[in-house]
Amino acid sequence: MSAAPTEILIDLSTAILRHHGERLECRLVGAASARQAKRLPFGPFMPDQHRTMEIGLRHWVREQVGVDLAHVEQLYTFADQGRHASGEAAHIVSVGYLALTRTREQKSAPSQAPTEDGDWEDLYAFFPWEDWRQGRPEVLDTQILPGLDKWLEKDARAADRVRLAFGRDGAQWDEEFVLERYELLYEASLVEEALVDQGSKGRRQPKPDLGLALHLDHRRILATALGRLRSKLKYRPVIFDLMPSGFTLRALQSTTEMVMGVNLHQQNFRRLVEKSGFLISTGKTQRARGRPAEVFRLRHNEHTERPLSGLRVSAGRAKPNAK
Amino acid sequence: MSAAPTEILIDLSTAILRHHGERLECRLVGAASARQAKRLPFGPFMPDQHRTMEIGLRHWVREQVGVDLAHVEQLYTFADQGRHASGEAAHIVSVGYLALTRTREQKSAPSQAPTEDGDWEDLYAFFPWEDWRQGRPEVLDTQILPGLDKWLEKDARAADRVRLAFGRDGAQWDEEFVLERYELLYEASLVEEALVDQGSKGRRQPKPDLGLALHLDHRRILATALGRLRSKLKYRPVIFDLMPSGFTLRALQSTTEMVMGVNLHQQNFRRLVEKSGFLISTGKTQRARGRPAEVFRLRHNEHTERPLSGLRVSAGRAKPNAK
DNA sequence: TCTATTTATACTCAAAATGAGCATAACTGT
DNA sequence: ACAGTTATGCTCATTTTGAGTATAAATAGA
Repeated sequence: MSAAPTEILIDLSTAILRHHGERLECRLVGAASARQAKRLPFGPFMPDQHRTMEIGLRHWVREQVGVDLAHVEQLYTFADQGRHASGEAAHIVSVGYLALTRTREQKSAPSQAPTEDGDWEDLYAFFPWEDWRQGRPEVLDTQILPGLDKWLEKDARAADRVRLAFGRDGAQWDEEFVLERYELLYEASLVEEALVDQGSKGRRQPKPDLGLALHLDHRRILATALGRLRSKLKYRPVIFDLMPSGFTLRALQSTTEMVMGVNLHQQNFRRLVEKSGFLISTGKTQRARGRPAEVFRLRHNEHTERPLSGLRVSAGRAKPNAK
Repeated sequence: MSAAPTEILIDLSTAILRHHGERLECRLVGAASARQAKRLPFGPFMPDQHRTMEIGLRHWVREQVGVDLAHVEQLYTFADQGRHASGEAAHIVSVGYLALTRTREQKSAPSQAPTEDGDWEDLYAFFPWEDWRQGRPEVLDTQILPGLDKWLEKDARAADRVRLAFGRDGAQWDEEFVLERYELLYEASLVEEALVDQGSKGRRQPKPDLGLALHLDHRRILATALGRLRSKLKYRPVIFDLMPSGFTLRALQSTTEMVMGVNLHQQNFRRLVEKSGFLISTGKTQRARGRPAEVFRLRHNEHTERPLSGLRVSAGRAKPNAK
């Protein structure tokens, strides 16, 4: 019932997301050498120094990144062989976390100013096929589906998984299936990490346009994070952990759209949010181009969160394909 | 950035649930000695023998339990100090899993026959306060809320968490907050495991009626499992992984009620299920006392799962308090 | 055999939520 | 003043939900 165990190291890796300007961004570290893939902030779990993993995680984040985390949530524990460099003596298990940070209050216009506060990358740079805000991403039909079909020719067992994940043959595109889609692309060797893990350097070229690669399985963790966030938005008010203390409804909607990767119907979104009772007006307004917008803030927790539900967001019609 | 790590062992523990007769049951093992708490099926993760943790888990389940698992899902990775016997040399991290098994086809009546196929315990024996099928559980008002209030007297910081988790002061009882409730009871030292972990043997007596205790943090894993299952039911068709191949709508509803811990409106449940398109009639009927019921089966996966949604179950009015 | 009881299934109806638009208000820049 | 832009208000048809009433098809017992 028991055997001599291989030494195990636990790695804590965190997908830290923020909303900045018009982008949903992820914090990266590393990649000192030119051609090396970047990585999520991470560090080993040291049980003799950190009472819980979350404490350990906050330690590493503080040390490497220095941002305030508004929401922290454990995602998944990955322990697959073959997803880690095999040179290591110990077996590495990685525990992935999702963390959200509030945007700092923007003084006036959503500046494109290159605030050099660390290495933040557009989340959709890693998953171009997940952003439907400008309509159905072209890469799906030019690269992904053909690539998957070619893969299915050799072994059609995954055909149904592909159908469900990518919404073919009458199946719906489900924006929550971020991980399932990434895993299929990995299995079909369409993303760079798969080729790296196979050690087949140079044998096949990674497809272009299939997103930036990350260190080890960090992109998988990021996919899990996005899927979880999209899912959670619908039943828990986590979106507010991406917002600054005061914000307009339009800003809230933009952030929601960034996360969900779809456009929403503005008037209905407003109705939804108002009805939820989460927000309270600050009386102030924010002016930019058109009519000034009312600035809201989250109602104090003392009395909020009656139903604690999220925003039952559903995709309106996508804006006419911006082409 | 790196330090000599304490040795870490990973423990895989699985909450295996089934629906049997009129109960939702959980499989237990161990407790060879009389006064010792039982435990979930478990075993160490051995990375040199099991490629993934799920493979390891299936290995231990096969060895200890011997049931077919219809659904397996990782729940959470717990690594808190103090939740494990501190006599151990290594630090133990436990990865909790939820697994569902299908009820074997019942030939005729839902027999109360004592089929001795292992140690299956009523899930609500561990969480009596979670079962609202006969109305609001009395233990809430006789034991739990008074106990929590006494605890809050010393330190009121958790007052709002209690309010939300237990649905007081206008807050709704949310059936998904199983873990939050258990954690609060643990923090308030109202469940036996808290006293064991504090090592304060005999100092305070564990409250009666607050459910059976389990080994180490296994009851916490079980709470996570129930919460996750309740949540998942609403957006993914997992309930069918508890059902035999053919079943009546009433049986499906009963199972759903067991999981959710509330009663549902029969006619509306039928409407919901029929509309979902998951089921297809077998043409057969099952007869018991009243009018015979149509027997359904899950539609073949090939064409099902269009929206892949769950059963947007919501509690109807509880049956008049069965007293 | 008749009848009460039990369970399954079919329909109805009002209230609430949703999806899609039109209309108007309140700004900016020229 | 006017065009352009964005926020906000309101309507309306449709769908979904919650809660009943009504009916069908069996069993068990007198």
